[in-house]
Amino acid sequence: MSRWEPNARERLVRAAVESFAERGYDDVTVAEITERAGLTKRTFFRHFADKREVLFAGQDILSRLFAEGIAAAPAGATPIEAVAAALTATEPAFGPDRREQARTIRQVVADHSDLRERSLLKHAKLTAAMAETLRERGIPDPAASLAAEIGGLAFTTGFARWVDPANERSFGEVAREALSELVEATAKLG
Amino acid sequence: MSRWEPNARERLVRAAVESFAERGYDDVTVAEITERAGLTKRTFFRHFADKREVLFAGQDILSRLFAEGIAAAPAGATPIEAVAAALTATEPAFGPDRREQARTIRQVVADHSDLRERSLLKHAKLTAAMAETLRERGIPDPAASLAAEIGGLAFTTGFARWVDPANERSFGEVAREALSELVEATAKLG
DNA sequence: CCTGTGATGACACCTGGTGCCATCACTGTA
DNA sequence: TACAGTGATGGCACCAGGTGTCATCACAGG
Repeated sequence: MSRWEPNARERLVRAAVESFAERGYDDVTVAEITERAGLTKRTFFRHFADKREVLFAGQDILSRLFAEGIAAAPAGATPIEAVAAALTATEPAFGPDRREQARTIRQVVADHSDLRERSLLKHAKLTAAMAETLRERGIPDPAASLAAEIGGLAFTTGFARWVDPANERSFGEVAREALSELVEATAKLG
Repeated sequence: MSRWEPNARERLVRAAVESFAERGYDDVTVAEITERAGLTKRTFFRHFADKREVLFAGQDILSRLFAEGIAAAPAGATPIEAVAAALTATEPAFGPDRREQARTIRQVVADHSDLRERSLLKHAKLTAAMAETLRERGIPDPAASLAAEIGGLAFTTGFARWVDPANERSFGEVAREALSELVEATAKLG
């Protein structure tokens, strides 16, 4: 637990997101972020592996929730049902109070190729974790990877809809909707 | 066209791949690569946007082949048939003479997170291009994204099998095989 | 009051990456 | 043959991201 002014990590995230939103990702130096947060450059890199990582602070928790959600699905569930359960399990990470910052971060990331890369890596780790958990449940491999990929697509689509300013529904709701649309589309591919 | 010693770009790629294979990606500086190639650091960054990019030199051509392959598929083809045609269309990029270097690069990339990121970005651009081309063919959107994602999965799986030292078959063959396995798995998801 | 521990500060240093200008090899033209 | 133009390279200064190392500070516990 931190002494001095507490919440160093959160202060860094806030300072970074605000600075990026104001002036763009690469017109903001790490030194400027830490100055705004009342800390030093060295401390920033103790909390985050690199400059990008400050924007993906909550993502790892999400991956864990997702994998746990799949593991906790009833034993007889089909792959898609397990994925739906996982989408529901991540619900707590998407409180209405987080939409504002999520929207800001989403915009910053969309505007910068380096950040899109990092986002894709997180997404890939998420689907890899899903696929692994599905395999542990006994789903053989082409199906496990495929279900994970569809789950990732549902997650991304659901997140985009949830963040939309016109949206009023919860994340779980829009994400499960996206998933069922994808399942329907499955029949029209052949 | 280059003067002086020609093929500066190819020399840089060779020098980089060999150095990375010998000593690992981040124990090799750009200065060392350019020295080995008989050039300077400044010239390296004229040919490649950053240090990673030297390992993904051919990737953009591949994306183009893929998209063109889909566009060139017969008008009545289903999404999956179009994807299969695209996989076939990339065949020329996978000559037997390229397997050796492809295998080396694959290993270097697998060992380094930064490079995995870049690889994922290329992969994402490839599937995005596929999805876009499918939409232009009149496939509506959940299906277009889904088919593109499955195509990407088939591509990745096929590439892994093609590169395998024990493999003797062509890329198109193993990739189409991976695709049909994925289509079969589709039925078992519900 | 003392000592240990964990987080932070301070500083030097390396490397990826860029801007800027000079230089060289070659081409086309007079 | 001479000369100007073009395109690729070299050289150099410079910035910012990222790391290693040690000092320092606040607190806990004895």
